[in-house]
Amino acid sequence: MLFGVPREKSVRLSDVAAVAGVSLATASKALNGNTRISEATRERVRVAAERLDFRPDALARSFASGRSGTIGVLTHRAKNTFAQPVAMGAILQLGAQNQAALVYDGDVKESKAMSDSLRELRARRIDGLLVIGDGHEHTSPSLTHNFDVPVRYIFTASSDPNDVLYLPDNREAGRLATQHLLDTGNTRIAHLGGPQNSIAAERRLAGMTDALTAAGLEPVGPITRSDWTRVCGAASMAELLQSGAMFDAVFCGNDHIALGAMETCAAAGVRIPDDVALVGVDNWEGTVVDQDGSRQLTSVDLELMELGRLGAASMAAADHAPGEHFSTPTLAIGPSSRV
Amino acid sequence: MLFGVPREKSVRLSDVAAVAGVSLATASKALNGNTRISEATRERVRVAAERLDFRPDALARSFASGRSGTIGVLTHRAKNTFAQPVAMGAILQLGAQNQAALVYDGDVKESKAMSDSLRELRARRIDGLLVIGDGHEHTSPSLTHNFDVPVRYIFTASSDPNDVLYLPDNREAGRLATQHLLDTGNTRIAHLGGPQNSIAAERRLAGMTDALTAAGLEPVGPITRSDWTRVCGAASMAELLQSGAMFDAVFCGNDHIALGAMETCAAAGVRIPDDVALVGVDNWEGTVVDQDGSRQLTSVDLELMELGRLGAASMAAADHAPGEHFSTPTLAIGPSSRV
DNA sequence: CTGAAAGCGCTTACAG
DNA sequence: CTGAAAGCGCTTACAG
Repeated sequence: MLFGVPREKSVRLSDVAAVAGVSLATASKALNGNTRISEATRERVRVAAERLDFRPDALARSFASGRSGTIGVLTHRAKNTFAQPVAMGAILQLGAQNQAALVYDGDVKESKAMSDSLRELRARRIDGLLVIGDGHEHTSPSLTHNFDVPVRYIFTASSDPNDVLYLPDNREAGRLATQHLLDTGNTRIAHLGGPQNSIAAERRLAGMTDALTAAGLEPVGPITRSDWTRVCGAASMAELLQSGAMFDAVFCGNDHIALGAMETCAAAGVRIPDDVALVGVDNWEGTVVDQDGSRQLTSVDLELMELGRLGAASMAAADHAPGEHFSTPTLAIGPSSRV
Repeated sequence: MLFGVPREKSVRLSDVAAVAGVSLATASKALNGNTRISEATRERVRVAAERLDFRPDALARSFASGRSGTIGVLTHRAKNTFAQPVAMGAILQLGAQNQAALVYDGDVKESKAMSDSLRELRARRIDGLLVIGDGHEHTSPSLTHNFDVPVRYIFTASSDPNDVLYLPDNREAGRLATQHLLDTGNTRIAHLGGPQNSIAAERRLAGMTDALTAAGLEPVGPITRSDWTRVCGAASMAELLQSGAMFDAVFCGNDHIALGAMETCAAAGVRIPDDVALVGVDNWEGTVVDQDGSRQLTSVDLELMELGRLGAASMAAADHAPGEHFSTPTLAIGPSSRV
């Protein structure tokens, strides 16, 4: 009984009402604070509740009010590297709001299973729905009109432009990375980009351009394209070196590309950060931190847990603005850039 | 309305009863299957329910039955590298069982906050409790006696030997790694161990001994100790080489140690796996997979997601055996061992 | 095997 | 501002 939680039958609201000398209805209103109740009465009820250590039975309350205290969570592939922290952040935030999470993992596009899940969620009378994808390239079918409770789309696009989306701020990530390079004295900045058709890659580049433009500059050298891998990053850097462009820094589309670039630089005798400064994106522990625990790269963190957290928190707040909302990226400075 | 979920007011059990021509009570029993009901009646009710697409209101059901369909989850530090997949596995399994998860993250030892969380969980009338830690070295205070619903301890020890624990099978991990080395033709196997006082390290070594003993062998060379880092792993390997022991394989306490050992081998001109085969433990993506996506190490996977899944599933099953239960480690073969 | 009735513990119009 | 009463939609003894 370490935490002293008593196991006796719990106090009911009627007990509180009796002690406070008011009716059940009044006690309920006093505690829930919404209706007009004299401050004196309210206080009397509060004191009684406190003294009896009253905790309203959540089941009864839910049944009577129609609010379940449960949020439905539809994850696309919650196990995925990037989706997992987003989902975790959301679920932890729900807990902090005293909301339970009913999580169905699956392919949001398999309409059979999906349809079943939706039925179950309605039967559960969820207070809200979180649709969590595994990146901005992923589009979820809009479920908003299937529910009369708030629906949020996190780490995914949706098929309906009026939906409320929570996404990592890739543009700001690009801006932040580039601004850091500018702030540390670089003026000739190149870019090793992600895939041509990737929204994330486009936005990171757009953010870079934002920062450069504000400084009256332009990207240096060819904007290379690659999938997000180290091997391609190495090739991209080789291409950049070969182009003959003069540059003192490179904003890399992600950390893998940056690591590939480092390899090419090492082979070419280009010193980092003395000759060329490098910044990546993702700040993924396994990628960016060496096995001895030392950081090997400056990287922008998209704050994915925070992203999930924000999306979940937005159900409680009355923030219904449609469109895109962002978590704020942060900069993690390592030895690949000057200070 | 992509998934065709109707928004009209839902069918109640009384509607089903009316259609089936039975009483409300009979309809309830027929659907819930527990009481003695004639098969004919049961079928009639089923058909009616099916036809009306009846879904019982979970809130009413909970209120009437006292079962919330919600499981409390107390995580120690759910963000931690190893704790996260365990928690995620558990939560996904709960969802698959149609159980919501009310997750409170915090320090299980801060009795103030803990006491609050426990109150809330009781008020919620949870059907069970999952206490999730961040490793076997972590001990949770036993909460079992604070609840009259099942409590499971996952990825943590507990202060009460009668509790039900779900843990990674470190001993089997050691056995599996060693057996793999034996199976691929090695006979002189050394060990680079984790910290002296670590339960995980002890058990991995015990498992190694199991396998060797079964083969009529003994560990070769000094059993080195280190924290789990790459730097220490490198030092341990140096110590092993210097000892003059003749060995053809090394079971490393974890992947970091194995990677450190690889460095030392490379520097000493020892070829892997030709001269020495290496196996690690953890199979952590960021550690064991190179940034180009290629695996660089043979490693035992402790199956942490599966661990969480098993713990959560055990609430549904009537498996109340006290003591330790395990997830089964698997072997992921890479280029550091022969095939 | 079946049904009438009580009851789970709150919230919420409604009347005063 | 306060209270009596209905009601949320099921489940579960209990009686038949």
